[in-house]
Amino acid sequence: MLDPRLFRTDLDFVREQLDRRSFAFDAESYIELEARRKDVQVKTQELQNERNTRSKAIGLAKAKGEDVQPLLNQVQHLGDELKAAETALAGIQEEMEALMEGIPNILDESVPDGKSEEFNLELGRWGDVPDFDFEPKDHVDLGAGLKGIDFELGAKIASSRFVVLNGPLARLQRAIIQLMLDTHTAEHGYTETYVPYLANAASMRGTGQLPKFEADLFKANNDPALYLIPTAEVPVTNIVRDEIVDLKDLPLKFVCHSPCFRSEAGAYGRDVRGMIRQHQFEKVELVQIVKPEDSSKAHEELTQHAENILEKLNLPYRKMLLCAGDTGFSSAKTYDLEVWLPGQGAYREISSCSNFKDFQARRLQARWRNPETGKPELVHTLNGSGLAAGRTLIAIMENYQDAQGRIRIPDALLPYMGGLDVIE
RNA sequence: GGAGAGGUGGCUGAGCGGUCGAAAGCGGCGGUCUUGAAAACCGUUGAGGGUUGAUCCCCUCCCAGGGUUCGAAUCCCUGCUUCUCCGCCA
Repeated sequence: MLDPRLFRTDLDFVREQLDRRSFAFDAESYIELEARRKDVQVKTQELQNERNTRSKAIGLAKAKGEDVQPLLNQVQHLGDELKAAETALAGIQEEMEALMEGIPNILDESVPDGKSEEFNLELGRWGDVPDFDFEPKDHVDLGAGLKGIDFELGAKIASSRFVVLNGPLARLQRAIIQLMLDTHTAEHGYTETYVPYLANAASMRGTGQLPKFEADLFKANNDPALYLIPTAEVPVTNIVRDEIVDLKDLPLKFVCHSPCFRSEAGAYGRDVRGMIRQHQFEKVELVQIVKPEDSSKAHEELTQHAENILEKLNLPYRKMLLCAGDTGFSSAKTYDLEVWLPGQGAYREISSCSNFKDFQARRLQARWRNPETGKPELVHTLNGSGLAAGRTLIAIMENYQDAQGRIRIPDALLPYMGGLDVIE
């Protein structure tokens, strides 16, 4: 959520910024609603003041043993009038909240213009794209040949977009997760966390999945509503919801492995082949809670932490700066890391690292106490995949394959594979 | 699942219809003392919002949502949640 004060003090700036995202902001409705809010709020508070003053007078009179009946008569009609005003105000505030919650974050200055992903900016490439002297297979064919990936079984047990991994490939995915957790905790200073895989509506609201993106979630329970987490970002970032974090504890750096569940509504027909887009996948997530002044630097570092995993695995990738139109709702700035997939002959997203600045923190009421002002102020939140484990598995299979359809285990993963160095 | 006891400011914890946004302690901040620090002592210190040029002032908040009342942290209902005991269980 954006700062409501910004809307009152510099509406033109807001309008200009939202325009970069091609977000249709209805300024007229906002102005009208804000005017009503002000009017009704002032009136309500005046009535409340009158009630308080008069009630206090009654208490005082009673204490002195005076007859309070005349005073009681004076307040008779106040109740109904006040209740009506309070109800009206609550309605307007709800309307305002709904309006504000539907507005995306303001983009960082460095984010390039552009309406869609073709306008994303490539910042650099790392690693050598493998040059095979045979026709490389994609992970689907490789997996079938190794009897380690079974999509039909996934569909039988659950539905399409689910998969069953078997034997060494299942272990390889676990090894990938282990390497990531070990690297981020031992080398990058993150604290490993284990969190619930279901989250309530307040948590989903805090990180911005609700109210706008409910269709992308799996709902696991009504009353209370519980949703399967689409990413560990949700439970982990909500650690600081409604908290005032001690300055000495900042930055908070969490790493968390979890399964992720996404309904993929609106993705019909896209990436239907293989493990690229599943309803359930494993991911290691990095989350940082930092002082506002530190978030840009933290964003660069966090992205580098994800890159380090790709480099340890010797997987060729490129780093993209997402353009205005491709940057997510809550994010001010996002880097995507795209890994080379020989089976597709293309770079595909394997990590997305975002700086949300105070956008999530405002909804979360996640704050720190600024010693300079003595006041609680909003923190900045960031997160990034470090990395998506399922897609890492695919990338390793496709980049480390040989002509016989075997998969060599990357050196960095050997300690986790129990002596296995080739999957065949 | 059954029984009981709680949920109050950054933290601990008192208040249990009316000058209570809330005692006390801890912590934080400022000061006295000190070469400096500690200790001691004194002072100060909740959050959000409205209005304002800025102060003043006003409103809301004692888990959440309803209700009773002129007036609710305090009484009533519902829900959530924590702890203890019993049962069940990976």
